[in-house]
Amino acid sequence: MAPPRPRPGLDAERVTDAAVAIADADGFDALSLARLAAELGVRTPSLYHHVAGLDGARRAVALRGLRGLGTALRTAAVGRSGPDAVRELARAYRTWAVAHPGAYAATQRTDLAKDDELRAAFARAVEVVFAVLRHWEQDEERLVHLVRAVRSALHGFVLLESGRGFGMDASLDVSFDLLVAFQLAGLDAHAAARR
Amino acid sequence: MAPPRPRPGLDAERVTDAAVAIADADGFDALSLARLAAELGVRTPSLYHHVAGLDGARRAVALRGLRGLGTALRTAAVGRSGPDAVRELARAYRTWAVAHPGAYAATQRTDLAKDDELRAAFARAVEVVFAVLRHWEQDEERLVHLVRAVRSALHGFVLLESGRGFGMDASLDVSFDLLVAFQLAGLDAHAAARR
DNA sequence: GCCTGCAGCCTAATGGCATTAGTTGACGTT
DNA sequence: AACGTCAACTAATGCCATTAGGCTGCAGGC
Repeated sequence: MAPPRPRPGLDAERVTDAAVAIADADGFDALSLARLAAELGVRTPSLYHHVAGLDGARRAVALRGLRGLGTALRTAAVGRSGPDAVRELARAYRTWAVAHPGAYAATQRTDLAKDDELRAAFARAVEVVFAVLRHWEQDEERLVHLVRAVRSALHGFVLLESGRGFGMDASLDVSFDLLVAFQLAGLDAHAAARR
Repeated sequence: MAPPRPRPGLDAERVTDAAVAIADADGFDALSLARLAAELGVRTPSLYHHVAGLDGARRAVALRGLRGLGTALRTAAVGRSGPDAVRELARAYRTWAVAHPGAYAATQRTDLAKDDELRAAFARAVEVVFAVLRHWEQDEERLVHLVRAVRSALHGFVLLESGRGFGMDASLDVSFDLLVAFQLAGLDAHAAARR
């Protein structure tokens, strides 16, 4: 009786694709199962066969985010070192985060603790920063602090940029270049002081 | 018939107090009208006499946040200049944001556009950073970029700190001191290059 | 070629939350 | 004493997430 609806043929991957698209387009908070189901031409409960509810969808987006960012950073840093590596790393970080604001937001809004897969993806991304900054500091103990400083700057910038947190309309590119220069100045000063 | 409940005697301020308390304690996402009403010993619809729904409550928290942060920064910077002012500003920023994670999150999660009161409070807070950094750059056009770099670093750090975004358990105080040193090195390098 | 299982989607039902409309009762004013 | 105001209420609606259980059509065994 009912018209034989075409079977969408979903799987976890296609659901995640759609979830990432929604989050990137309209913000992480716009991701709901209702919206996701509508976008996929399916009823809400059907999604439970592919992801573990709303939390599962969010987690999937976060995992995509961490992996995508990690890959972008790795690609940018390979074959480079020193200031050149930092500049390319920073550029890749910003480019990726601004292109995927929803997935990027997901990485900060989901709890990494108690989820080995998420933590592994996170570690894989941060590792790149460690590797690049070892050029200025070989002691792992102290290196942690350099990594935190650089990560904070990058993280803060992309968040402010994609959240329209910067009031003025001066060039964001110029600002970002200056921010990178600040990091390099800080790194050099740190290395010089430790001599 | 019904037991004569004591009249709570609410007003916008007391509702905002409770909203800030909830957001600071359990995160910005934990703020709901249901929770707020329960905390105040009142039914949900009654809140509409004091705040404009959930969005209104969120906005009130954001406004508190911007004003509180602005005041903290102003207090820290008064009577200081140069590196000393930057250090105190940074310390105050971090201290305030970590003490009020919910209100701080509110400031980034609510839209400032189309809300003059929020924008004014925001401007009042950022003004302090402008004033302090003018020590290194007098041209307002270029100053914007310095302010953005420093804001990004501070913003990123406090977000990572209160969101447990730093994996390792090395001292956060040491990391933050280093981050501030990076900013000072960047500022000095910038001023030197512009000579 | 039939039947049997299961994978994939469905409908129905529950409960939480936000929101609006309309009601009640205490209090100060006249 | 009557009145109006105002703060809180109850009732009702609608959206969303979640769970339980039912239908269907394709795969593999007989």
